[in-house]
This record gives sequence, structure tokens and C-alpha cells, in this order.
Amino acid sequence: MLPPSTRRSLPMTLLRAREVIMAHFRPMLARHDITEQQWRVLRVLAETGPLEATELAGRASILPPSLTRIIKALEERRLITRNRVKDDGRRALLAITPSGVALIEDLAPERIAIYEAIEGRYGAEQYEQLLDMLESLIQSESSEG
Amino acid sequence: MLPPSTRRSLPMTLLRAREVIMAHFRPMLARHDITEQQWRVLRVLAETGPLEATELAGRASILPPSLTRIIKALEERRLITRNRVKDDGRRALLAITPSGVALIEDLAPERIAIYEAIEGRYGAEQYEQLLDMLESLIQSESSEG
DNA sequence: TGTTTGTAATTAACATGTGAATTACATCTT
DNA sequence: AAGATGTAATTCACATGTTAATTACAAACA
Repeated sequence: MLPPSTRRSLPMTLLRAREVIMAHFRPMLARHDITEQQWRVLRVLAETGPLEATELAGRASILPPSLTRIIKALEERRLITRNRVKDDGRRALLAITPSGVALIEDLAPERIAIYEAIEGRYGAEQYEQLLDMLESLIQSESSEG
Repeated sequence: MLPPSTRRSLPMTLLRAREVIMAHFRPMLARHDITEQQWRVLRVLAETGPLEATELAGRASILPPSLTRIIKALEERRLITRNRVKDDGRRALLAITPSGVALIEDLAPERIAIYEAIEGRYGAEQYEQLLDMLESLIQSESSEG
């Protein structure tokens, strides 16, 4: 078997796919002075409610050292709060503030429009199928599987 | 239309997919003291022959500022060389050295084995179809059209 | 020739990715 | 209670991602 050429290697193709998609969102994020990762953290907290750092890191696909820095920045901007969990001095519950919710809601319409445009160009069925196939890949390659 | 939940957003799913795949390659790269991006640069040069920085950046999906740093590191390790293009003092041709080729060749068997294992778990047909669908997405979202 | 315009590459500044080490607590064990 | 072990979070050190600004040339042109 030949090794895949760089033009058809799975990691590089996933990287390029992510790039062309994120290019649509970056101007919006820049206008609101927020990074992609900060936006992910806020969305997860808005969807799920208060979480501990480890759980949040997992759901937002951010490594603990990065999350530490992101939390610090978001806390300084009063977009999230942190409250120690009683009975365990290590953990803290992270929660989105009303300002944070407002920011997410501000961005939501444009976010939806961008997704609809992508789906329109790519095809809604293909789009769903691609997501299914990616989730299946993640499943088949996860350490537990 | 509802916004996609973080668990089914395309950028995050692409990110997680890339993560589970790269997890298989990282131990190999670490053993050879090379980063993922340095490995990409070497593979592109090995496949394509000498390239100028801009062309290399495009093919390896690395931004110019990162490439500048990567080139410096690879040059210091004598894995690539850089030669000024005559008649244009800005450009330089980057080429992989025999040591660089040897490194790539060292890694090739394990690399192929990892890909085969992934294909085996996921299914060869699915695997090819996923690549096709990703390339189609990249096509439909590329700025040119 | 000298100036303007355009392009390739680098640098700067800051955020994140990554693995290893460390700190701060909890819990278990004796 | 004291020590050993385990876990959550942070810190460290270095590489890369990202945008903006700058440098070094080339090419076009007045």
C-alpha cells in the first residue's frame, strides 16, 4: 500500500475542511473581539449550564492548560463566573453571565445564516451525511472504542 | 432554524475527528522529535521537490509566519536547505536533504500501518467516501467558487 | 534616474496547542 | 493522625495559529 499523498491524507483534509468553514466565521468573531475558543466555551456553558473545568474542557475540545487561560480572560471580561464547589477545594463551577448570554444571542442570527449558506451550497442531505460519517469516525477511533 | 448544538457543529466535529486521528500519529512523531507541522513540510517537499515558501505554505496548509519558524528549525537540523532564486532576491527554493528523506522513509512503514488500521476499523469504502465528501466541501467553500 | 506600486518573506504581539512538571486538595491506608 | 496514592487545576516551556505591520525586493512608470 502506498502512503496517502499529502493532498489526500485524512488529517490534512480535515484541517483544510475546517479552515474553509472557519473562514466564514472569523470576521464575525473579530468584530466582537472574541476568539474561536472563547466562543466555544461560552456556547457550551450557555447550552449546558454551569460546568466544572474538566467537563467543560471535554465538551469544548480544549486542553486544560488552554482552558485555564481562556477562563481567566473570560472572567476578566465578566462573561463567565467561577464558584468553588463546597466539599472540594480543587473544583470550581464555571457559569456564563447574563452579559455572556447576551453576546451569544447577539451572534446567533449571523451564525445561523452562515450555516444555512454552507448547507445551501453543499446540500442539506450531504451536510447531514458528512456529520454522521464524521461522528462515526470519531466513534470508531475513540480510545474507548 | 435552530443553531447547531456544540455536539453537532461542523467545525467542532471536524476538530474532534482530526484529534482522534492525530492521536494515533503523535507517539511516532514524538519518538522522532518532530512536530506534526514539520513532518508535513518534509512530506510535501519529498513528494513535490523543491518549492518556494509561498507554494510550500499552501500545500502544507501552514501560514507564512509559522512556516518561517518551521523552516528555521528544519534548516538548523539540516533536514532542509534553502537556496536563493537568482534574479529575485526575495524568493528562495526550499529542498529536503538526504537526511530529511531518510527521516520520512523511516517513518513511512509505521505511517502506512496506522492508516491501514484506521481504514480497517472504519471501512475502506467509507474512508474513501469521507475523503471525497470532505474534498467536495472544501471545493464548495473555497473562496474561488 | 527616481518614485510609486506590488509582492515575498519576515517580524511583532498575543492566543492557543502540547507534553511535562508542579501545586493543591481528596481519599485511602495503616 | 501520618503517609501514600490519586485527582483537578495550574504552571512552564516551547511550537504553532492568527492578524497586522514591516522589511526587502521587483516591476511599472513618470
